[in-house]
This record gives sequence, C-alpha cells and structure tokens, in this order.
Amino acid sequence: MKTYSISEVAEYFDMTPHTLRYYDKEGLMPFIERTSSGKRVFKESDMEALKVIECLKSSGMPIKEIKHFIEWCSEGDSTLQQRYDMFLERKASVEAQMEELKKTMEVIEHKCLYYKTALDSGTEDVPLIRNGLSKYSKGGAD
Amino acid sequence: MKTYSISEVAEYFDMTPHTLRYYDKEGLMPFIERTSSGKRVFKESDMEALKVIECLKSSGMPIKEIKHFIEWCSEGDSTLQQRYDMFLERKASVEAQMEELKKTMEVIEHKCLYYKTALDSGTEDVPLIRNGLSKYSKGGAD
DNA sequence: TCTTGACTTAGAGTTAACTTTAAGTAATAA
DNA sequence: TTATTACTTAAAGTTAACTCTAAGTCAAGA
Repeated sequence: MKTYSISEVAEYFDMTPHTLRYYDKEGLMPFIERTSSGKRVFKESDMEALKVIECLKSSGMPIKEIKHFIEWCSEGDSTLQQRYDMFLERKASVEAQMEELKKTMEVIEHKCLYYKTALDSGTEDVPLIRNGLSKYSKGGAD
Repeated sequence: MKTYSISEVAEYFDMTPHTLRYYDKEGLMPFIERTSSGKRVFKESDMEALKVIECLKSSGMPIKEIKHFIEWCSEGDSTLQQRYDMFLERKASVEAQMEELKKTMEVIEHKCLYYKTALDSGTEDVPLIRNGLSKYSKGGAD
C-alpha cells in the first residue's frame, strides 16, 4: 500500500510539516500511524480525511470544532445525525459567506467604475457626477 | 447637518464603540471631528467612508492596508491610479474567494448527500455504495 | 565514522483584530 | 447634589492559527 511521509503530505496540501504536526497535536489526526522510530506514516485514507479537514477549514470552521467531528467519526454510526447536522450547518454558513461576498463585490465593482471615470477625467472633483462629499467618501454614496 | 455619536454609529454598523475607537487609533478615521470636550462627531460623509472601510474589511483586506487607502484618499488626485489598482486587486481577491467557496460547497453538498444516505440505512457501512475506507475518510473518496 | 537532512518532542513566540481594564472626565436625570 | 451614563485615554490581555526554537534521534551517503 502506498504511503506518504509528512513532508510529501505537506507539499501536496501546500502546508509545512510543522502545520501537520500542529493539527495532529490538536487532535485532528488521531488515525495517523507511526513507524517503529516514531515517524508519521500517511496512508491513502489519511489523505482523504485531510481533504475533508481542509474543506471544513475553508468553510470557516475552527480547528476545535473540526476535532469534534473527527471524534464523532471514530464513534461510529451513533453520531451519524450529529455529523449530518454539522454539514447542513456548514452549508448554510458557506451560503451566507457567498451572499456577503456578493454584496462586497457589488461595492467594489462600483468603486472600480468610479475610479476609472475619475482617472479618465484626471480628477475626482467631477461636479456633474457627484459633489458635496468629503475626499474620503467620494464614490461611496450611490 | 445630521451627526451621530460613537454609540449610534457602533449600533448602525453592528460593532462596539471600542472597536470604532480602535479603528480611529489605527488611522482608519483621520477625518472624524471632535466636540470641544473631545468627543467624536460622525457626519453623514463619515458614515459613507465607514461603509467603504467595512467593504474592504469583508473583502479580506487587513486594517494596515486599509489605512494606506485612507491616506491615499487624503492625498488627492495624485493617488487615483493607486486607488484604482487597489480596487482591481480587491476584485480579483474576492473572485478567488468566491471560487474557493464554490469548491468547498461542492464537497459539503456531497457530504450532506452521503450522510443522508447513511442515516436512511442507519449505518455508514454500506458495501454497495463504498468500502475499503477508514472510519475517518468515508464519504470523501468520490 | 562522520556529516547531512529529515524527522521527533515540548514549549515559547508571533500576528491580526479585537477586547478588556484602569483611571478619569463631562453631561444629564432624579 | 448625587448618581448614572456615555464618553475619554493608554495599555495590557485574549484568541486562533500558526510559526519558530531548542534539544535531540535516526538513516543514508562520502
């Protein structure tokens, strides 16, 4: 069976071996086996588990909560409902983040247009477009 | 002209007066005026500027960089290009974050389906669907 | 055999963005 | 007049997620 060293795994997931050890210490990887000399040996299934951990991380889940999920996993079928509920929550959270980013994007695109116009005319002080605003808020009112 | 106290502004932006003072201290609000007794007085234009600051924050921009933008604003037309470039960069960053969230969402939705199926059959151990994976990575392989 | 590089551990340090504390001032309500 | 509330400042503390340091082990190549 193909196995991976900590640095191979780190490279694959674009992190440092330090970070992987930190995750292990925080209880995210209780399933990693060791060599007789104590080195971590990563199996294919460990890589799959890490992908799920990465997914939960990029959904904004804190490491301590990911740890709870990992614990549920090792408790078996009795925690299926918790795990399902957790992923439903994650889904709602990611949807909310997407919604917020969308609103942010609208403001930013408006600003891009504003500055493009200002650059074309060489100045922000374009009374025909907008006036009465301070230097700081120009372009933020409509 | 309508003005606002620090706690009114805090309530409007769903933060504490503490946080607003912190932003001020970090140089994000050099335009806020004070009463003779030293209290901050927020004008309508300050509210607009704060909306832009909030937008930059939710795009993931660190406070120190937002401060640079605020400095550029007070330097006038000579910094128009920098500010335009900055918003183009923000746009690209938000687009990348949206892309990442989309990928995360796909994994999460897959997991929701996986756990729904598992709950229906009362167990994760469904050889017809998937086998050969550890307790930790089940549902993460396809 | 010696050196090099990758690994191990425990624990301290870093960074961002708050968040709280301490000590005090000013205006307003009872 | 006294108490309350909102405000002020400077500075220390908190939290998450690393990130680094120190001290040491182990296997492979010159």
